[in-house]
Amino acid sequence: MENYQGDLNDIVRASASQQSDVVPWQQLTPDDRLSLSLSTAPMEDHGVNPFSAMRDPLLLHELNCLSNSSYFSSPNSTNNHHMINIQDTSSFSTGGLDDMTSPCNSFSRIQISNGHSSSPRPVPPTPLPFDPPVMSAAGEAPAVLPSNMLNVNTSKGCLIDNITAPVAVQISSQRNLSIKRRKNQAKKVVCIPAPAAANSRFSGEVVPSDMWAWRKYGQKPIKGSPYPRGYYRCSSPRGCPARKQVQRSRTDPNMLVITYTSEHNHPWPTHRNALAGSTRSQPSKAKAGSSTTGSKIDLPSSCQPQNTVKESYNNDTTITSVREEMKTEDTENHKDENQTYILALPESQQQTEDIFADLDELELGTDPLHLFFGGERQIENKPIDPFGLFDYNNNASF
DNA sequence: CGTCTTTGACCCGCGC
DNA sequence: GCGCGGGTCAAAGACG
Repeated sequence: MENYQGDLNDIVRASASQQSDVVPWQQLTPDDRLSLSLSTAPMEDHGVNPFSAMRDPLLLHELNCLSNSSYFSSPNSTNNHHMINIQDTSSFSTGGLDDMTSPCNSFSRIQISNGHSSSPRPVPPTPLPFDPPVMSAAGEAPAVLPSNMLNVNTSKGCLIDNITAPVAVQISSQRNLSIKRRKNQAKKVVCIPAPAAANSRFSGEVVPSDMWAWRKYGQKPIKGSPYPRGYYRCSSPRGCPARKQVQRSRTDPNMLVITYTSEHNHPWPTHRNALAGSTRSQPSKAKAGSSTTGSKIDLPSSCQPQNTVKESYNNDTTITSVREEMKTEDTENHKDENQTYILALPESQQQTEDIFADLDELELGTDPLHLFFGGERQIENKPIDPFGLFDYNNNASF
């Protein structure tokens, strides 16, 4: 379980790009590449790691690892799209998770793609629906991180509400209800570059922060995959139904596939009252051959943490590719919605902390991403840009 | 003491 | 109906 709630690096600069679908970079024409990567050009010209200005040694270390593992390959690399894609698609099956490696190969940008967008020029990410939690009619929790970060069209929330609204059927147990309900629940699938083991607890996974406090409640080996899947639930004491599953892509172990299920029913952030047990550096037991524990993740030695695992890891380069799985027939309605956002990172962790401190003072009682991407608060039709990083005029970054 | 992870067992859906 | 695989439960122990 991650121990770095509140990281801001998941949230970064957002501006828009205009492609309607996330397409493998290699398939783009040179003109397409030029138009899609305006902001990456300077970086490529400089030929430097875009995160080199960051001061967090752990992050830098991790980025180095990513670089070593081709995520930050040279500008000449054919895989070098310098983008991180977060895509919201309708028809996406869990079985296809491992096919998501293509758009996630190397990044110096985080790109959120979410459906529609064919605008001829970059537009601000107006308004990303980082809306306050609203309980659905069925009592389902509102989408918070995944939905708020990713859903652009509000109809998606309606869809979620619709498909999660359980018919009042007598079910033998609450567990059955829970399971059956979850079967019909929308899922958000996030593909991210697997951070180095800086915060690993030897459980195999280093799960980047997504602002929420998660508690691991299970781990299972997945058939056909050498990597186990971890099961997390929101550690909120209020019975938050939010769940997430974390596993490595079997085709690209450098990628983590995180599947969000259900939604939080409380405002962000979930306050973690205690860190007890959350920072243990060794497994509590040395049992071998457990039926539920799969193989441990062995990272390259060059990526092994230089700090102890008790160091909290606060600068995550996280979101790369997201797809929303809607386990419903209604998915066709959203197929052509595709909106892309390019995110960048705050310059330092200090900035991150300061900003979150400010956010606390604002007492929005909702997802602070709301602020970063504007939400409904806009000034002159531009989302608030707490970092001063948005550049809506030229789409340039850094 | 509260909260966490670990992990074996259990439950359930689904395919054959 | 049976077996498999995935998801969850819950006890035990660790940690701050």
